[in-house]
Amino acid sequence: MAASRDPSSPCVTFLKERESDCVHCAIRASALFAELDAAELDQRLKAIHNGLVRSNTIIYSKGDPAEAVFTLRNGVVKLVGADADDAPRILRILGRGAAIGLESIDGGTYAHTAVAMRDLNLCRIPKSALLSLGGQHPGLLTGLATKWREHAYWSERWIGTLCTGKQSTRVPALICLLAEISGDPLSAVRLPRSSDMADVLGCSVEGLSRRMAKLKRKGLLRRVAPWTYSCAPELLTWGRVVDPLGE
Amino acid sequence: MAASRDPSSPCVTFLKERESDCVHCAIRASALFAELDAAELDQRLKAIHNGLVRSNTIIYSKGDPAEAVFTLRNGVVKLVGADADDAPRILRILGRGAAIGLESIDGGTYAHTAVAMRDLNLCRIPKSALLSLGGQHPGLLTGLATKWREHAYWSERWIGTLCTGKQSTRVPALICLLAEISGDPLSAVRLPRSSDMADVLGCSVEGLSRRMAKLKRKGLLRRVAPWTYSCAPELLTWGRVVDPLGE
DNA sequence: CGGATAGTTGACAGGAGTCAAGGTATGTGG
DNA sequence: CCACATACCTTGACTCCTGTCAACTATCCG
Repeated sequence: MAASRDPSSPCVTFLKERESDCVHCAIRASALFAELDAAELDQRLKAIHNGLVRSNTIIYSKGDPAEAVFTLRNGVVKLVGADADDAPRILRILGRGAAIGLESIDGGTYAHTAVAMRDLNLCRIPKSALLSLGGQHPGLLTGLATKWREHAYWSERWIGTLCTGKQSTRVPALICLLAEISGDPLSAVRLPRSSDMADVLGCSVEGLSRRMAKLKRKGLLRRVAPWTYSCAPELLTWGRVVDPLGE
Repeated sequence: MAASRDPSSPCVTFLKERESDCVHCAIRASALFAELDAAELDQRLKAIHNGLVRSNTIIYSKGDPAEAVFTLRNGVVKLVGADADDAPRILRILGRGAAIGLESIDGGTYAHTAVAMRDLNLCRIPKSALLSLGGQHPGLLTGLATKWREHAYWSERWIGTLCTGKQSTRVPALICLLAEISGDPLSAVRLPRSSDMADVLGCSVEGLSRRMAKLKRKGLLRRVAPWTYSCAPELLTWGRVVDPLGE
């Protein structure tokens, strides 16, 4: 659970760090620089570095000075805040193409702790690069606006489906949401450790475990590999979650 | 609870409608057009109208074509979505200076239902005006970005303090949040009807009523006028909600 | 003065947290 | 390859929180 980070470094250390190749990036269409053309990118983005990060690594911690925004090329990241009792609370889960730390960039410090939930491939965009580009390129702002809109969409789905109702409806909703975020097919959804799922739902691990057990017993969820589950399509009808446990 | 709106109109009808005077608007600094100078405003914003709206009026409904964004000059508005069981769920509460419907403006239809919680004074900015201005004024986009950031901030506080834990901590947190949004002093917070508060917290009205009763019994909440309560400052230490009911 | 809507309170039942014990994985070192 | 340590997950028993149902009261209007 405890993640490792070199405390002497102002920022997470990448494994296999290298300069980014934004022009040929597979996720460019969905990333921040979608609006900039190839020539612009090639010329300006020397400051952006790309690298790998191991599962459980803290990318940044709440309160750290916000020096950079990260773009997630691959993997899944959790943003952790605290609830009223200082218990950890996962506020968002981000998948491929997400911008991480955007909400902090002009606040000075990061508003949450970002932790890798799998091995990741991400790009670090220094604050300075982002600001100087932003001043000159309205197109970048459009990209930012898109990110904010996505953010709003997810927050509301989060509140509407993950924070209300009985556990027996929220757990399946979470599984489906995770499948969607990570891009996994329903036949092989990779689930995080249960304490993470509990921190998303704001429930106890035991409670979560019981619902999962029941889903398995009913044949709606089947373990196909470590951390990987195949879930029945009836598990939820999208948009409107029915209670598959009949509780 | 059911609010009235003229179904034949494509949009909410204002009482006392008139052209807006954005240049002299008291909340301009916090509104969308903060970045535009007075001359620009005066010249371009003929399309923006200002008007009053009665408490309980539906400003727009989920699924309506998104023709306009509204800026709230005064009052409080709730955005209502539905949870997994189709029960109403209040996703956000907006106060003075807020932009309403922003998240829908390029989605075609509104993503929530917006309802006046008090008598309001608001401005209607047609989609077309917003888009044409946006194309020419990067500064407007900065204003938009600010709105999105505020949105993110509130969503996360919402999830962190209103969706987790026992009712006895969440109810006081809600009261304080409402005071902050509406700008009321703690000595005279105007609270909405209890079904609204219950829809924010995702709990039953009865449950809410019990917590309120206990707060009153403990002298932490005192009714000073209809809908208006004075709450003790110990009721919550900001940022970190302690359980004032000791439950 | 009714009639409607909103809020309150009690009794009860079911959901969910907590504590404690045992089980299963995953990884390390011999 | 096995033994062991550690973390993670599961299950049961118990208690407390919270929703539901129902009756009652308060408030607001015309």
